[in-house]
Amino acid sequence: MADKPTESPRPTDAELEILTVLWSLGPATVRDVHETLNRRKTVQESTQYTTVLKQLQIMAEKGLVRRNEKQRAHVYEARRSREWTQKQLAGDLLERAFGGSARSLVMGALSARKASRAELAEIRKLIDEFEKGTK
Amino acid sequence: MADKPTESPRPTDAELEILTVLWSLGPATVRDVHETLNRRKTVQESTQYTTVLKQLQIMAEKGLVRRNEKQRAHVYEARRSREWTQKQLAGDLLERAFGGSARSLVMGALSARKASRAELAEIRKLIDEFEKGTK
DNA sequence: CTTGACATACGACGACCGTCGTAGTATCGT
DNA sequence: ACGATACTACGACGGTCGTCGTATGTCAAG
Repeated sequence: MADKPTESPRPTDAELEILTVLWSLGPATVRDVHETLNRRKTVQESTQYTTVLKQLQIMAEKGLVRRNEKQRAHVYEARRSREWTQKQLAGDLLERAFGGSARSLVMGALSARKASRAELAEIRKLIDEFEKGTK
Repeated sequence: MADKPTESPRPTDAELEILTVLWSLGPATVRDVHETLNRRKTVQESTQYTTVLKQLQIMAEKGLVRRNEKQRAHVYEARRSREWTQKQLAGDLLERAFGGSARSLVMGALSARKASRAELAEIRKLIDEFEKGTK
């Protein structure tokens, strides 16, 4: 009873990559994840089946994914939604690298990747939404 | 001649913490960094002098900091500016966790930390600036 | 009943991370 | 001149990360 079941550690790089696959596939077997993962990569950086398996086993221990063993091929599912995790990661980076300044983070994001005009418009809309919430 | 001197690897958590100190202090000795670092921490998580020293030595090897050995107490300085590094980190997270969608990252940042009304206004201003650049 | 295809489990390994202790060396104050 | 003080260098250690090979189990087709 050390850690609450509500906590999830920050996923590592490789773990995040797997989570991304799970978010887009929904509940999936190791095989599914492995194939999808390697389809997104060059031959050089492709990973072995057992590597993905081990990774998912560890992620289950950490509570990053849930495992359903009803089938012979176990079915894995991300425990936290993409949005929830994104919020964690953004908040984490915000504190660690931007001194909590949301303005700086937005600045960094925009300068890192020239957003299109349409995207800027969407973001502005987003801010309007938030301002309502802060009223 | 393997890696260009212009490249800097993504700093680890501890390294980023040290960089934060260097950015606020400017060029500084190990002692300066160590003291500033521990003043920001509880007693529990305070670090030893030699830990900071070793850390800085490694960071120098990696090219994250520059070292001036003219004085007996070497003077360290961040090789990349705070803004440059923030841009890298934001861009990195943007790709790894947000599929390159700046909109999603802004969403994450804002929902992670309720920004004040004033902050929202500043961010909106920032977006206006950027829109000009995209014209 | 055997064999091949397909699963999971798990140990091991090299790399890195953060941490510290210890040794060695220069400098200063008295 | 010499002991205390202030530095740097460096090896080592326990932990995590990502990777894989191998052992083992299950099941269906022939």
